[in-house]
Amino acid sequence: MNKHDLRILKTKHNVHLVLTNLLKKKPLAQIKVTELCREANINRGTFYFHYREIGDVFKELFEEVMFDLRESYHEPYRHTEFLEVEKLDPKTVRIFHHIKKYEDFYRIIFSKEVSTAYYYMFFDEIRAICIEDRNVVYFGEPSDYLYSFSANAIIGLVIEWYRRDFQETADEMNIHLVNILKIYGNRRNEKE
Amino acid sequence: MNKHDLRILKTKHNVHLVLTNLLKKKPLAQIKVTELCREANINRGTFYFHYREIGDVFKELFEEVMFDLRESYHEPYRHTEFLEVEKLDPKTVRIFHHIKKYEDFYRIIFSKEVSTAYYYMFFDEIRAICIEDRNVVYFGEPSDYLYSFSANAIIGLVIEWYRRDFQETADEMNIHLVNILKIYGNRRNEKE
DNA sequence: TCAATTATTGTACATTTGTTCAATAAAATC
DNA sequence: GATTTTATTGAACAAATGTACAATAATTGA
Repeated sequence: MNKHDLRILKTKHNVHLVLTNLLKKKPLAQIKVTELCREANINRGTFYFHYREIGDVFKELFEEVMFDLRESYHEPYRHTEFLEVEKLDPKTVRIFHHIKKYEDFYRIIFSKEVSTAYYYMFFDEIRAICIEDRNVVYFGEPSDYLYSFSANAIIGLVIEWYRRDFQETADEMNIHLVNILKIYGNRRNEKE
Repeated sequence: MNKHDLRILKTKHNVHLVLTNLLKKKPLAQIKVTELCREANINRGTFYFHYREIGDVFKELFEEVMFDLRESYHEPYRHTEFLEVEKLDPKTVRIFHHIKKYEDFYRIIFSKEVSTAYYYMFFDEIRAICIEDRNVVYFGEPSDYLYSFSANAIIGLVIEWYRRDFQETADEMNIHLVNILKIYGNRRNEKE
C-alpha cells in the first residue's frame, strides 16, 4: 500500500536490477517470472503481490526513460548550432538524441514481440511535447487530431531508424526531419 | 508442408471460426490455447503443429483484413464526391472507410494488451500505399524516411480516432486529414 | 521501545504451456 | 485402387503460471 515502505523499495529496486541484467542476455518475451524471482532471491508470491507479469516491471524501467525524455525538454539544449535550418524549432530535434542515449530500450519497445503498451507510453510523451510546441510549429487552430498526426509522424521516422538498426546519427535524423518538413511545405505550394 | 492439404485447410478454417467467436466474448490476451482447442475439437498437438501461440491465429485473420485494405485501392472509389478539397488524392481517403468496415479488428490491434506485430502489419500496408501514391502527393525526391513519416502520421489520426471509440464517421476523418494537410502546407508559407 | 501494520515467505494446488513420440487416420500421388 | 505421405491424435511429461493462505519477518508510527 505505502509506496515509501522500505521493503517495497528494496524489492522493486532489486527486481529492476535483475531484469536489466537479464535483458542483456535474452529478449523480454523469453524472461520467466520464475527465473526473475530466482535471480532476485524473492518469493514468486512477492512478485505477484506487486506485478501481474514481467512486462509490468519493464514498464517501470521504461517510465524512467520517459522521465528523461520529459526532462530533456526542460533543460537548455546544446545542439542547435548544428542545424542549418534556423526556422525549425530546436526543441523538436532533442528527441533523436534522447533515443540514441536509450537505444537499448527503444530496440525493445519497437520490437515485434512486445505489447503496444510501451509504444503508447512513448506516443503520449511525444504528443505532449507537440502540444507544448504548438505556438512555434503550427498555424491555424490545432486539434487533438493534429497532435496525434504530428507525434506519430515523428515516431514514423523513429521506426524507420529502428529498422535500419539506428545506423544514422541523431544529427542526421534531424536533417531527415527538416527535409521532410520542407517537402510537406512545398507540396501544397506547387499545387495551387 | 503442403498448404493445399484438405486436412490443413479444414483445421485452419475451423480454428479461425472458433477464434472469431471467442473474440466476441473476451479479449485476445485472455484466450487460452487449451480453450481454443477444446472449442474447436482439435488436439492441442495439432495446434502447436501449425502455430506457436494464439496470436499467430489472429495474425492469419488480420492478414485477410490487410488483403481487403490492399484490394480497396485497386477498385474504383465511390466516395470522392463528398470531399470538398479537390486537390487531395482520393486514394488516401479510402483508408478510413476500410477501418470503419473492420472496426472490430482495429479495436484489437490498437489495444494496449496485444503485440506490436499487428501494428507493423498495418503500418507496412499503409506505407506501401504511400509509396504507390508518391507521384501524386509529394514533390522533391522522396525517401524511405518520408514514407514512414507519412504512413505513421496517418496512423496517428487512426490512433486518435480509436481513442475516441471511432465516434466520427469515415468522411469526417477525411476532413480532419484534409485540414491537417492544409495546416502543414501553411506552416512553412507563413514562416518565410 | 512497543504495538500495530503489512510486506514477504513457504507451501500447496489447479491449470496452462510447450514438447515429444508412437499409433492412427486422412489425403495426395501414382 | 493401392501405396506413400503426412496431418492428426492421444498420452505422457517437465516446467511455468496464477492463485490462496497461514506463518513470519520487517517496517512504520505512536
